[in-house]
Amino acid sequence: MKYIEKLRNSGLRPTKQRLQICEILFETKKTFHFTINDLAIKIKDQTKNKISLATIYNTVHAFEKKGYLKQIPINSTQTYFDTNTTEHHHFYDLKEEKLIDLENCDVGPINIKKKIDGKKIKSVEVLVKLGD
Amino acid sequence: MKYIEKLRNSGLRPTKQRLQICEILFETKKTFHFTINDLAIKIKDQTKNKISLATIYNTVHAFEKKGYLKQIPINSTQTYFDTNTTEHHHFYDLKEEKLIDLENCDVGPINIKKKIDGKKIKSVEVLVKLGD
DNA sequence: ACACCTTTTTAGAATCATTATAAACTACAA
DNA sequence: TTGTAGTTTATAATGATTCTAAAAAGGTGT
Repeated sequence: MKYIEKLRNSGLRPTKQRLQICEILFETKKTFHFTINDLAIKIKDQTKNKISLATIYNTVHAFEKKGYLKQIPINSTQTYFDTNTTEHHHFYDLKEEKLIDLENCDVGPINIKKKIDGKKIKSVEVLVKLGD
Repeated sequence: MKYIEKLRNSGLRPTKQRLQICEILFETKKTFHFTINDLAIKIKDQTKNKISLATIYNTVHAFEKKGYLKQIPINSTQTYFDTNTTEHHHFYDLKEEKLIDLENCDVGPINIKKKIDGKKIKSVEVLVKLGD
């Protein structure tokens, strides 16, 4: 199983639950956005055994910390995650409350001129809000 | 009182509480970021009468809807607001959980090439996350 | 000033995503 | 197989935000 290595290389034990969540999140090349709730429903549908909500939270956060997932900065009641961890940006449709990917080539290069001493830039994320 | 007009023009009754909150938010030219909790503390310190937390929430949301405040898109336990409603960007210090303004000139022009039919771009916001 | 109606304020309860807890379980190395 | 550190789990706790419904205040017409 390819995910066993992936997890081991990050210092995460390849447990049954983590492997199952990997299957759901990374089985397809097509990346997607999800909330914990979305994922919980998918897990319920696609796995026979139950995975506790606490484990889903733990796993998603562990994966995020290891760089397998990215949090998408939106103010929403639920937190959105993205399986696309490459640097890219988002449209947010205000009316439909839906995220749309912006490929990197859809946005010109972003040049941050200001520097803060002792701090490194971890990410640069553009959110383009859309209205009618 | 200048805020009475401001509120009336937006269809908001100029109540004592709203005027007091206006004083705190807009009295100074220097804009700033705050959470509801920040604001509640400021109100407690700077006004003699108590303003209920529910009123603070109501007022901030009313002001946001009328365009006096902007919500800053960060995933955080608390929602951040900005008294600077012009288009500009932010650093977010992950360790200190603090926002820092990026003047418009600190960020090169952002060119969004993709278009969505029937949708207009309402805002373009860059969030630069900082780590150590 | 008064009456009337609508909007606003308020304290407290309710909601709901997320995190903490602590006990049971599991991977894995010795 | 045994020990131990890392995981999972159900459940409780937390905490920001929203809801509720009753009291107070703004605004208008008399």
